[in-house]
Amino acid sequence: MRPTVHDIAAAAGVSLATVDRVLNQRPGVRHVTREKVETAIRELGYVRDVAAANLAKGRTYPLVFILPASDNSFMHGLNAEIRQAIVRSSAERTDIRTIEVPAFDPAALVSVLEELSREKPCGIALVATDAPDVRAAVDRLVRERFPIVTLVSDLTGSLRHHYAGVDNIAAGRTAARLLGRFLGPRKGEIAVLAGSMLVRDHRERLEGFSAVMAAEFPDLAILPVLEGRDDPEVAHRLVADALGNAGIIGVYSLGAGNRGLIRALKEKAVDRVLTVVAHELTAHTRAALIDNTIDAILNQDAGHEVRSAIRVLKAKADGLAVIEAQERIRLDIFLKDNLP
Amino acid sequence: MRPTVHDIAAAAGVSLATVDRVLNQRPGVRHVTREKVETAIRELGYVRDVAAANLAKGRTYPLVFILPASDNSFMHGLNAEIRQAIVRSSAERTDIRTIEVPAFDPAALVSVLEELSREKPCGIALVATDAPDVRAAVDRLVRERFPIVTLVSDLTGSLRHHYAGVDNIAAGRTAARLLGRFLGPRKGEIAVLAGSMLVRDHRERLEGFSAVMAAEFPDLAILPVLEGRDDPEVAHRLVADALGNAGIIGVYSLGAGNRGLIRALKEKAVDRVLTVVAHELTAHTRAALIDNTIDAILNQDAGHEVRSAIRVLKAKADGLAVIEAQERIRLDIFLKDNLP
DNA sequence: GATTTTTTGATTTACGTACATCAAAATTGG
DNA sequence: CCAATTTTGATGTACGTAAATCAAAAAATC
Repeated sequence: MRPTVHDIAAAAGVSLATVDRVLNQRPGVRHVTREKVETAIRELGYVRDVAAANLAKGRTYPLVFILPASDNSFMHGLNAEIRQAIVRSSAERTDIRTIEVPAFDPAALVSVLEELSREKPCGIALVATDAPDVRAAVDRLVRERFPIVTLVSDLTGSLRHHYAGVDNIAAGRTAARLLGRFLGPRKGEIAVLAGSMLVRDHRERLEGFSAVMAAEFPDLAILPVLEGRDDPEVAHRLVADALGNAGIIGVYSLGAGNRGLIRALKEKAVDRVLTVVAHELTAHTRAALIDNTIDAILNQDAGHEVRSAIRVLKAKADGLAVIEAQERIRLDIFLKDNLP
Repeated sequence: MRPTVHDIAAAAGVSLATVDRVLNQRPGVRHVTREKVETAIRELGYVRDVAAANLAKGRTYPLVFILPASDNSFMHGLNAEIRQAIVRSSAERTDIRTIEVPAFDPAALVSVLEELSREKPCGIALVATDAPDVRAAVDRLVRERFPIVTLVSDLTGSLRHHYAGVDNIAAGRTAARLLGRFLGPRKGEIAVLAGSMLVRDHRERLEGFSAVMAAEFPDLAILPVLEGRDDPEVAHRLVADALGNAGIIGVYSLGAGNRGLIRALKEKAVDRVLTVVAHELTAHTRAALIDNTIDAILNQDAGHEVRSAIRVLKAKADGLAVIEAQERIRLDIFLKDNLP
């Protein structure tokens, strides 16, 4: 049986009340006494029974998710997963609220973060916009002891406790190798469709993609990036235009708006063999993978990201360790054969 | 606030004791009264606070993992993950025991299962050997209300509650497509190295692999399967021999013993360009992926499988729902760019 | 050494559930 | 209608922790 507070009290030769004072850092304990208790805790290997403690405290975990107001399938999926988590709230003792902020607007994000500092949630998950102000605001909150995890898009160099998202440089590199290997010895040009080069994850995917292409597939030339702003209509126009170039033999779509991409491919590339790698598994990309319009899909599982963020925030709020391997968000590679 | 037993008692117009009798299916409640209580439970949406209940009961979850005594890196990894889970036992209220049985020995497995029926663990996870006797034994335990999940290797057609492992047919299909696409228009022969065709997962991988190869890559011919018995030495000899055949341009290793495969490749294929897809990420296959001896690794994450099995068994023991998407074990595809 | 202040102990209630006991009420059988 | 039986209620204790109160003891101050 694991030791309880009673065991510590006995071992340290103090009363329950004193143990409680130490455990919950309440004042009125002499230094020597505190040390006696801490020694007993260490020696008996006591760990607080979180379930019992939460029951006694009537504790809930008020969590805030800050999301950009972007209208694309990935963000819709993310929202849906958060709603699922809200459904599970009562069983998990969480109390989840989402805040929408304008996309790509560091100032708006910063002001929300500053408000939260007053509201005192016990954890914050945010889809970070990469800007110095945001980094500063996050660091400030971390110093005020708020658990913070970045979601989907990281804030490198900040003090955030954890990042629940994929390694986008690795994703770009993987896309490059898939395209390069699928194309084999062929020479030609590769079109890259992104949402916006202002978004960190897209920049990183491109960075990884370009690096591997340059180093390992010199016969493939990357064309200037098409910025489709994650909008299917824009993406459609850009890709349709680009496909006028007969030298294009491959496409890497690293952002959203794949509906437009797929439409353009079906209209313009019926007679050509294009190799296409795209991001994010949606109903559209799935269908395109199955009908061979797309050759591979790279995906991050929004459900895993949300559940992981919640687990990590709760653990940090309780000062507990997380299982690192469990919280690593994997880059899923889907071919038509291993679709879920 | 979520409703408590008190709320139900009040709503149903009965006493706490009666609610308790209903909730814990104790005798001595008239049919009409039981229905009143059940209605109140439904209407208030009451769900038992599992944490509080476990605290009151002093409940632990005695779980048994039945593993084959196979000496390969995957099974070692699986064992290590179970040991990790045992370390977390006290926090998770689990009490995990592993039983080793001789590999590929249905009778031994059956006799262990029969013993367990007397021991009354609250859940059983087993790496199934695919045999009618095993299926019958599992079905019997399920009928006796033991939660049972298969791990790594499934027992299709049985009544097991859940399978914590990858879809091996999909894995084989995926391997075929990767090999086929990587090889492009080349014609040639593919060597397949398996552990044993007596193991269901290996059979299924081969089945998926052959299907896709036949249907979509007619220029690639699959050579007769080499059975390396998951032994590096045997694998080494078989592959070294096979590589005498100059027509081989690709290798699919669907079992263990990859250390021998890699050694053979490095000795015999220095002058040739072979495309190789292997299963299971280990220190050896990882190194081989990085130095380009292997082109892609398919993997199942043993840690996820173990944690998932535990979550599912606990949920079944409590009669709770599981989050399906969370418990789906994914086939990881690793290229050298997305290694963890 | 007396007084004030700080530290510690003892005790109680609570969280939501499980489980046991005993008495009271309702139902059933004859 | 009475007795036997079944059903229900009332109540208490327990699980491991949190949090509060008040008294007692110890330490610090003058």
